[in-house]
Amino acid sequence: MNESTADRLVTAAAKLLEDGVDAVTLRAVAKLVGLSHNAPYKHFKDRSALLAAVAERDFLLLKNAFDHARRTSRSPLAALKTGIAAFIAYGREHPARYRLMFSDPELVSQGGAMEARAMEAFQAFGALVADCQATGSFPATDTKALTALIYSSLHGLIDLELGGRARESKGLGSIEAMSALLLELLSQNRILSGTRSLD
Amino acid sequence: MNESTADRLVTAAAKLLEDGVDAVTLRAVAKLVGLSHNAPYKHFKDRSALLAAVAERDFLLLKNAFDHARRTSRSPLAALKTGIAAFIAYGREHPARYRLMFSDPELVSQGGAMEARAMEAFQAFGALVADCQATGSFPATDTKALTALIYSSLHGLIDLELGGRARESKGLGSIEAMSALLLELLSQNRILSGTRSLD
DNA sequence: ACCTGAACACCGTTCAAGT
DNA sequence: ACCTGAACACCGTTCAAGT
Repeated sequence: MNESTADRLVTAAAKLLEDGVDAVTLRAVAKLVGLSHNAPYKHFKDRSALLAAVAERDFLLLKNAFDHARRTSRSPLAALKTGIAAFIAYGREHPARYRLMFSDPELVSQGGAMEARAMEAFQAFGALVADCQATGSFPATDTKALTALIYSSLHGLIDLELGGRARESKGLGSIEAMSALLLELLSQNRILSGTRSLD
Repeated sequence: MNESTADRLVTAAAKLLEDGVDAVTLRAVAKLVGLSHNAPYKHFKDRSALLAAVAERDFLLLKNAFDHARRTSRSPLAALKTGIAAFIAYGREHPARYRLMFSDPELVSQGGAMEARAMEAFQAFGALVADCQATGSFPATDTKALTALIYSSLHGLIDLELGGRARESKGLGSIEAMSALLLELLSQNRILSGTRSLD
């Protein structure tokens, strides 16, 4: 079973993305696959649709990394930490692809398959969090809310580092230290189980 | 004292940014100011430099919002909450300008004046956090680290909402609820003052 | 169904020239 | 010092045509 032309276009686009999103021109993608400069239009509606397909594939990779961490770790907390490490590593190794998935204005609310994969990745991460709650490592707050807080915070740390806004001078030297701090905060807190109002 | 041509170009670019970063073509900017399509080059090195100037101005606005919150609120915690609310409101009202400041790959590590303003905004936010620590509302951890954690988490929440990745279905419905949850976690935790190792 | 080549409108950037 | 107009290379997208 050979790779379809569409798949090869996505692979080529992902490869070019390593040089930044601007490097992904339809002409360059087509050339890399060995087709004429407008052949991509027979497989994708436009440039955005091709980029969405790359993000879709990457969300699946992320989901798989989370699932793998869950299956192979010896404790829920260890699994979560492995998942977080994979998330961070992904952002560092593929910054443009990471930004495409999470921060690209073109791909906003495109719905479709990419959105579905994005949600599956989020849910796989949520399973890691739920496991930590089940063993009492984390407070028994609403799982979705807790997952969302950790997931967003992690994204913020990664995104600021990618943008160069996280330098030692700002105290943002290590994402790892920051996320560990966050987990520590969560592990030691027991009050969230009850009602949730402060003000 | 009239606005300089450079200032008018920045203002025009900021205005066009409301329609997305792609709407900011040098030709459109020049036209809005009433100049020929390449007049901007006499004031800015290239398109990136003009966008950086917009971000620079916006970081100053953000810093001023933080400073204002600090001066006008009746308690450190109230000041921090006001600052956070301003941060969130800014992201929602000017998504493209927000993304330009924090997540634009073109403006990475450009150094220069924008980087300086970005740090001033971060430091102004840090003053709000430090005040909360001084009154015992927050643990006496390293202020920069604590500031960075809150700042990044907040950014992550805002960025994911702007990207449409924060829907009710994911439990990310309200940035306000999430940031309140984070502050609650911080307020109730006292252990961070001591040594910081978990694993 | 899938691909090609020509063409269009648009853009960032450079350059020679004007005042 | 600041601005203009022409020009270049490049890009997304469309269309008519081929197999």
